[in-house]
Amino acid sequence: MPQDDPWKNPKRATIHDVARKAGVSAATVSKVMRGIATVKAANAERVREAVAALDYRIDPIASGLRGENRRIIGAVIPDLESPFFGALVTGLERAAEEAGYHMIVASSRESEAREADLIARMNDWRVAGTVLVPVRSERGSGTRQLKALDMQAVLVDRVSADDRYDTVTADNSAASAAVADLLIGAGHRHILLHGATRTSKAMRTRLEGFVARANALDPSVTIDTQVSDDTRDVQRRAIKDYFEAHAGSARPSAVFSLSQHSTLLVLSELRRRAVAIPDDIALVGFDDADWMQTTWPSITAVAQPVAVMAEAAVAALLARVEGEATAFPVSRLEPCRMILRESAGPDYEMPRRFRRGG
Amino acid sequence: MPQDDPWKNPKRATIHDVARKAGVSAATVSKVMRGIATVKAANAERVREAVAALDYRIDPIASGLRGENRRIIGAVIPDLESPFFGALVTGLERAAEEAGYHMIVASSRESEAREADLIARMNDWRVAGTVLVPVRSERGSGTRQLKALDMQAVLVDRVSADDRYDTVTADNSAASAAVADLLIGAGHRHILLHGATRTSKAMRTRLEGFVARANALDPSVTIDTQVSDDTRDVQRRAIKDYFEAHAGSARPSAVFSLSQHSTLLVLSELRRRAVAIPDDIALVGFDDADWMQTTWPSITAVAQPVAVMAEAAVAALLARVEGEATAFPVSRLEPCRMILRESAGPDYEMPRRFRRGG
DNA sequence: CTCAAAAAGTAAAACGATTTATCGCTGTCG
DNA sequence: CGACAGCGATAAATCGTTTTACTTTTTGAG
Repeated sequence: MPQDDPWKNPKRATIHDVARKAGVSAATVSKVMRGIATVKAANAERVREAVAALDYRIDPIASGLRGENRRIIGAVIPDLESPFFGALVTGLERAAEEAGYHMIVASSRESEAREADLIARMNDWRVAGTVLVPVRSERGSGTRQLKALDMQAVLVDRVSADDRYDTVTADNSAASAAVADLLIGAGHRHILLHGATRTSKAMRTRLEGFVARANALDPSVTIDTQVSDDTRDVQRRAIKDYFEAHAGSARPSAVFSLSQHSTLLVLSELRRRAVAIPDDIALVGFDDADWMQTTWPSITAVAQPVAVMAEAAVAALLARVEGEATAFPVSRLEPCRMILRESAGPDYEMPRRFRRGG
Repeated sequence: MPQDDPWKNPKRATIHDVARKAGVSAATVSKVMRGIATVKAANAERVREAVAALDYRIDPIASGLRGENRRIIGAVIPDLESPFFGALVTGLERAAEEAGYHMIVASSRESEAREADLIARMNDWRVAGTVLVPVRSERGSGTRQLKALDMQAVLVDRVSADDRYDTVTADNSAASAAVADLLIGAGHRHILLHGATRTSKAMRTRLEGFVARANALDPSVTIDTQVSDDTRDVQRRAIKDYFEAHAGSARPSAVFSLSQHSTLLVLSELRRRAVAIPDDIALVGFDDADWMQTTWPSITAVAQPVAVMAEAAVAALLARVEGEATAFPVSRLEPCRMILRESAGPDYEMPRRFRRGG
């Protein structure tokens, strides 16, 4: 072990080194670093020179021990592989950075136990606030824990409203109702709803939003639902079984898939069975993705306003952190867009608010 | 501001509280917490009871200030929206956790300036080691900075080899050569290479690997390359222009797209022009994605062994961190798989090692 | 039973910043 | 002329843990 020096790294300058070099006290250096004004210009300049000469950086660990100032916000996300959360995290990071905060991200990997651990650790590290995308919903253990620790937080996606924290969600219910408008309006009376995660609040809201509107439009409509939390292979088999059991005239004329993942599973199975889309079955998916415009047919999907949600979440959190928040929590419900493409069938007369995309 | 108590959170127990309650000294509590054996069983038990009763957790900030122990590893990733890096991060997190470390993730968003900032911050937080996916290559500023700060690190993807750090990369060159085998073997003699990021080492390696093998197989082959770092819209336009300029017999008979993003762009343009795949043009993409099996035709792609890479990276890093590492850096080159689907044309006789997927 | 060595325990000194309490100085006002 | 306010600066206290250097207790051999 040649390089294994037991001494510290290329010795890092401390605030006292800077103070000595600038001929002032450590307290003065601290003031300069933190931008406090009560320092003579000449001294401030010498401090800055010393800082530059020594490559000094505040040690955030030492600083965090005494100081109350925390300019970090934490994000606890259920899944970093999903494009939706990937985009969300990117948006959060950008917004946080613009406000002068840094963000640390960790993934609960859809486990409440891991979520609990991460929240505790965020608290350990004295984050100013936490963006939580709960594994389940706002009534899960994560929210209770945040409250017990008296942490500042904002709840995003998979939530509706909370009595303490602000929430930011896509308007899943309205978007699903719009899908119902589209499909029922096009004459579909037998529709399959396919969802990949039962536990998440967002999925339930999408399902309920669709069913409520569809029944309101035509109570005679038949809605099959296939929702499970099984592994990918089991789900694949379940879809296969479903279409085998519902062949011929028993086959639904439309499918509404409740997540990007679901859309992929359904699409894959329909392709295998050589079912023509949209002639034999129309398909609408929740959650848009780049690739959906390149499939054949391209896929009509509900696009969530992920950038807006990220920005709103950080804004709400920082408003609380910086103390200018209203007393009562506010729940933001961001509207989705529906991107009409080929898989939903020929163009019907659509409300103007829906943009034609793809 | 009703709840705005200037006092600290629900007062957190300190090590001294625990010591008092257990009737021992703080040093003893510290030993118990750190699993050091020289504590009488009876005392250890009373300490553990006190810890449980008071909900005590080690304060990592205070602990980090004095102690040398760091059980955190940092990851600096260029882009969290890409499915490849999403999967990589998930794999890294899992591997780190299994080894008893925690991971903090941040995104350089393809900017060397942000990368520099993040590396400096990782050092500030005294991480045990850093997993760096460089913005450019192993010769970028990030690697120099890591060395200057004398940090432990492992370089992943977009690198070849380094004189100090271990590296882990997919074998881009071999995989691209296999694509050349496939396309040249199928008789294609005019091929377009499309790549979306010129600066990244991985892209260059893919390009060079393909060109070298193709020329070796048949020096008369024509290879057009379209590689740029422009925005999505500009690239889209560039592809359009290319195919307009290369219509009729000037049109290539195959496209090799160097990234998932590229594949999407090319596919989209070919669809718009109603070019038949694979009859008019064969398409092979680097980097597999779930959706590629659902397009029509499904897309032949090179799949990177992302889980293996993640595991290898963490293993290499921790070997160094924990001091059992060899003196010389080792560069791992993980083999890719080619997933044959419809877009490459009818099945040729393929080497056995290529799995048929889809 | 004695005594040295090993084990267990502890008070106090770090760690590197921020914050507090105080101090000297300059000018102003009564 | 003395007191006082205000500004800048600083020494020292502080944050919660780990580590050091020591003291006390236990153990085991003779």
